[in-house]
Amino acid sequence: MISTLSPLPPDTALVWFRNDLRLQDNPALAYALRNHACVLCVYVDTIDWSDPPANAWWLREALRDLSQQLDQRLLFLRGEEQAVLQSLVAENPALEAVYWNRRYEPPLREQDAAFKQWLRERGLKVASFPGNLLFEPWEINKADGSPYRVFTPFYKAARSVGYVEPHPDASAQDLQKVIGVSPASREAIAALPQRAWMRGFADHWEPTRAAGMQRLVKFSEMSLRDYDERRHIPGVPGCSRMSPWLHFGQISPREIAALLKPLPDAEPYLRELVWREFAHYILYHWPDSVDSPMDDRFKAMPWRDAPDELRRWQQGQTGIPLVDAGMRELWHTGFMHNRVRMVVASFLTKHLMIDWREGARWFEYTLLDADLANNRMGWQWCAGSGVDAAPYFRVFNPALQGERFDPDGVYVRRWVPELAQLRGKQLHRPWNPGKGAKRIANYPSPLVGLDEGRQRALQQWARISGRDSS
DNA sequence: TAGCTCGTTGGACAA
DNA sequence: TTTGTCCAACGAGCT
Repeated sequence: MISTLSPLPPDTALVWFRNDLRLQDNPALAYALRNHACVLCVYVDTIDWSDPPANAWWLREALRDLSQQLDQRLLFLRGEEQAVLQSLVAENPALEAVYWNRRYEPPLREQDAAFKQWLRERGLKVASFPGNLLFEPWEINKADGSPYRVFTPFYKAARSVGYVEPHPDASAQDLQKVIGVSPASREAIAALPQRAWMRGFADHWEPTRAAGMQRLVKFSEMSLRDYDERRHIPGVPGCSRMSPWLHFGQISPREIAALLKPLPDAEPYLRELVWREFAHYILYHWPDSVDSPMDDRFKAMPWRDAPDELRRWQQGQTGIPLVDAGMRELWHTGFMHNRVRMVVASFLTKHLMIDWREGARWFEYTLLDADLANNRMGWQWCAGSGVDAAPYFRVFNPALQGERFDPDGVYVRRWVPELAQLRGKQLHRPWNPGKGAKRIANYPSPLVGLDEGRQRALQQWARISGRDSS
């Protein structure tokens, strides 16, 4: 049994770390340190390590980093969250309070509320704090009090509120109040199993807070000015790639906003940060949107059951260069450029007519930044069933997207080397070799003709929306 | 209340 | 090659 080194001293508060793996801008931690003699820092791991998702790799590194920042005083436990914490509370009568920063996903929100009630009934102090968003989801509403469904008005309302400053940090002296734990915790984190397919991630990422801050500062100095243009081009480093650090809360959105806000040209990037807020906002107000289309007409969409085609999409073997490049980038690096995410999602849901939830699940399995709110909103947007979604007739043409945003083929050649010999537009349309050009032998034919797939999707849309003329 | 404007990320086609 | 227009209709949000 992993435990603290000794019985807990009187007036100890427990700080429960979840998706806020940082010591800075951490209101729950700061409050506990300010108001209690001792603080026990705890993380409860719930991952199924028999088949962990990609971001389990990141989590392990982030926990090692956090533990190190705490001089190895992070108590690491495994199991069902409430059961683990309830037994910890029951075994340690010196625990007087439990604090955490809020999370907003169903069903975690309900579980947290129930746990809060359980703690109160046992006479413990308990409080939750805003730590992971710029705006609490209930703070921004329309004039009539109901929540927004469209981004632009939400964004305007958010801007008028202004970005909240980071919470003041606890002092180094206060951090001395954190209670030491048995070395077993550190060993247990280090011993978390990893999968062979994740080994390559370390070539692309360093999941520590310090590395994330370094990346952020570099981005603000080098790329912020051209962000609005270059963020669309997958072949160049125009994006900040902060999403995994944000997902695990190693760096908070308030810290990012505070750093970038004073800089010129920051608004396009900050607007993307507000998109992250909007995703959490939507999930908070419409928790069913995790699995149900927000547009009811899509409940009747006859999604195709095509496991072989789904597998080829997952493996980057669709025969569509930009789609395959994106899916391979995802598998090898745990990341995919945002524009390419839209292209592969459009291809899966429209050209292949495979259920957007299949795509969402695959992204959640393979993305290091896999975030329920962002991911589900993005997929619904691409499928056309979400709030403020793309109109049905907006079917991305992956070849055209490639020509437009990867004109030199830098991105496609990087991930689909078997096409490296093709030049110009041919690279994005290898099924249509020019005069005298050879077909590429070791690259598959397209799963579906781009025009054929588009027409099929439009026809199905006409059916479910009641405009079927046939 | 009624009316007006607008809606992250596009594509096809005609001129 | 570039530019403009249309693709449907509706509901959200504002005045």
